[in-house]
Amino acid sequence: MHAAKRQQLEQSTRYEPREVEARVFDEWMEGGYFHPEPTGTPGENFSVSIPPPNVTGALHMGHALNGSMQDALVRMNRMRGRNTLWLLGTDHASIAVHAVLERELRAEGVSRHDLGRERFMERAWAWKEEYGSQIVEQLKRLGASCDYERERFTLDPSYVRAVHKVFKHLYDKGYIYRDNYMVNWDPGSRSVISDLEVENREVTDSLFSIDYPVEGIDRVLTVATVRPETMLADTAVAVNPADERYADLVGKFCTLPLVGRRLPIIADDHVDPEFGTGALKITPGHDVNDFEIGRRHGLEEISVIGPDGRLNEQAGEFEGMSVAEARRAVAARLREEGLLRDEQPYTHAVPFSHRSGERIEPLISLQWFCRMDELAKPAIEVVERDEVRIEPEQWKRVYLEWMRNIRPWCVSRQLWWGHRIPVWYCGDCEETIVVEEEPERCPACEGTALRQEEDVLDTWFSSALWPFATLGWPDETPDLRAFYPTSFLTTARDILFLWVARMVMMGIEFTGEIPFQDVYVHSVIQARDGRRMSKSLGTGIDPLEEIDARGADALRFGLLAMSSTQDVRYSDAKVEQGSDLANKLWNAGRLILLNAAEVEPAPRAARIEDRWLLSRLEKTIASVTEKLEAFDFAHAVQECYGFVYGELCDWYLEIVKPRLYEGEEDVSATLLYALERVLALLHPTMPFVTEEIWSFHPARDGHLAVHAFPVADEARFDEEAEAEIAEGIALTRRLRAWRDLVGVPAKAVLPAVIDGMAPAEFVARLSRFAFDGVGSEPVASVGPVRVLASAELDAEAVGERLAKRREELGAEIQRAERKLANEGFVAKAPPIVVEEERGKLERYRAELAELG
RNA sequence: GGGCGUAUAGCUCAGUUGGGAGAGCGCCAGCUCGACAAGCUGGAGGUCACUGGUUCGAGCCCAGUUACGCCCACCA
Repeated sequence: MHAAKRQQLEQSTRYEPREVEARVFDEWMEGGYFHPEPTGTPGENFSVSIPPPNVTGALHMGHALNGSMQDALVRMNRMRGRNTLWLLGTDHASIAVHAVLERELRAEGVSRHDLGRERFMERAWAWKEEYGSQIVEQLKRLGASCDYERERFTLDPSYVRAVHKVFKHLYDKGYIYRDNYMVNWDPGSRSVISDLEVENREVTDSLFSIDYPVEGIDRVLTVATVRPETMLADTAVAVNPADERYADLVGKFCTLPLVGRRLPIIADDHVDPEFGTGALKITPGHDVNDFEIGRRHGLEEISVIGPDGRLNEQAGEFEGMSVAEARRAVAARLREEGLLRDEQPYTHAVPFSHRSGERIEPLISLQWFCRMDELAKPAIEVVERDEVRIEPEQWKRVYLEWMRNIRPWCVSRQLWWGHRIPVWYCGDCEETIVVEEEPERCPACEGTALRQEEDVLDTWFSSALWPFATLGWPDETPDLRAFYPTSFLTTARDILFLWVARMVMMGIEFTGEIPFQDVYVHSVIQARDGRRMSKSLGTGIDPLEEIDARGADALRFGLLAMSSTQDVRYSDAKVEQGSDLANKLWNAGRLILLNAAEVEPAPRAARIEDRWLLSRLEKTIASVTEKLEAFDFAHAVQECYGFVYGELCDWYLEIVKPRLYEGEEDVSATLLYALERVLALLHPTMPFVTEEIWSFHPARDGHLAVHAFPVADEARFDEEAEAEIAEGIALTRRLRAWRDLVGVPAKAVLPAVIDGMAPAEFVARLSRFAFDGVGSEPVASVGPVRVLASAELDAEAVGERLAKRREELGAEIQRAERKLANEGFVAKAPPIVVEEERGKLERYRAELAELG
């Protein structure tokens, strides 16, 4: 090591992530390690497509967790020598961008419609160029080893081609169609949204009971509704066909109050005779159920609420009111007329827009839909056959359940930022033209009066193509040939349907192959108090702040350690554990690198503790590797922690320090070897600190990022050495505990003798005993050790300790005797278990006898 | 309405096929031991939500109860 480097290492008694991370990341980028050439086959290669974050997004804990998981597996496979691509990109996030920009516009006092489509789009692109890539920069802070030279965006020109081709294909197959249908209208974004973007919330409304007079006779039908304003669009009243109370009224008419419309009284099974009066007002234009009933009975569909969430010209005196205003006004008018029979508080589930947070207005609208049943079939089969493995298992069932009941997907959105639907309408012959590229003339009539569809596609329509569209599809590109299908996908469960399921369907339909082999559904990190982490609640924790405070490795370790199959609260302690581990590694590295003799790293098993360390190391490598491959990140990183702290540092380094300081070559070689393997093993989860320590290692011949990942060497597994050292460790612990209990000064070296075989050399040193028998009478026994009287020992304390131990042993003996006296246990338990119990009893008895 | 999940130490969480309850943090006590005070050593702390059952033996299996969380769903 150069003198300057040596001095740097000597002086840095703490690991400083801030100083290291930016520099190390630049080195990786300069090395070009994250940018693979498109060679090899998907089977040989390893590839992952990042779940594309929204361009509106900033890195949040979900990204940080997901990124830590992906990077761990990506780095591990890259180190294994596989040609590895982690494809990076962002999603155009139609609605989210609209929300951001329209807020800006509102502040300027204009709407997007004032601005016009073209200028709005210019503005959106400018916004995207300025802010859209901030999250990419933030991923670098995390250490994500994405291919930053292959960044994709879901509105790239090549991506647009892919979307058009897919749309046309699905249209030609008859899956995509245009229809007037009941949709979820989001007054907030002024667009339709899909079922999956609707969330139901419990709301307490009033349940109004309204009298509808029956025509021609002196009776009323009392209907119950939480939405009296929609009565203006009623076109029938329905009762259950089996309901005898109303059997004579079916076929008659009643008069719609305030409006005067004649409403047929119809019978339909949907009506629950138990609910309210058993009579249901039917509003096909503004209620999903009523829409279905209306279509069954051929009822007129009237709309009184417009896309702006206000009542329209059909609403008469209520025109122009908001829905809430109209509700109050209609109720007031009914009260005046004496038709409002009752009003009760009523709690029920109400749909809200997941995007804008506003209450969904169900209304009938002309939209583009895609039927999914045929696409779902093969996507169900590949999951049933585990060609696509969804883990943990429960999510496989959730996926299948949803897919088996899949419904048409409303794919059009009344927005501008997005993929404009590739449909043109001919103004001359009214033909609908669906083509991949803008036509100049109508293919039917040669007319040129072509008008493109105004709507754009649901953002998730393009996201569904992500794994292959990013690799150049529909062209047969080298990237596609080398990296598709991808290896795995990690995701939070909230986009299992929105995104994952659709990628499987589209992947199979358009490439004939599954898009990925494994889907790992990870847990959600909640806020410290157990609430959801969310910007709007103010409960979010900023990963960048955590990285600033404790380092990227610490955050990565912490998140992986926290993650599990169930949701978990954010734990500062786990992140701290990560920074502790980074610091521990750094200092263990310093100890080894500054003191080892100049030798080639090699697993020299010169002494039994060396055999022990190598055995433990190789077993740890085997176990951690297995866990990483099984997506069990939490146990993998905690096992690394346990090995580094519990075995390497607490014991091995302490045991071999004298040999190391003497410059012994065997231990130097072994330590350098072990350090190299530990650094490589930990690099996928803690890339920065490991790379930094590696830069001081004498065997370094390049970056750790592309160093070989260790393969467990089973020939080093050594049960004999493990047993012997474990015994020495256990004895050391007992001696230390005994010293502490009887209050021996920490520095005092106690005289003692050993019965039987001498324990390992380190026991005396690390427990500060002198087993040389120089001293007077034995005063206490600790296992095989007879402690001799000395000035440092307090006779009374020793006596108390002995009494306590006798008591403990007595209890243990009783427990064991009781168990062995149980005939059932002796007869039915496996013999080995019974034998173990007998062995324990013997040992306890022996120790008690020894104590006298 | 249907489905899924979770209740274990003060806190956050582990606990493989049923065989003496674990980790990290926190707490208490003691340590400037030639890497690390972001350190080292030792310790205290648990009726495994509740009730029943199966078993020689249950945190783990079965039935039920309670509480909390999530997903799906067209009862006004």
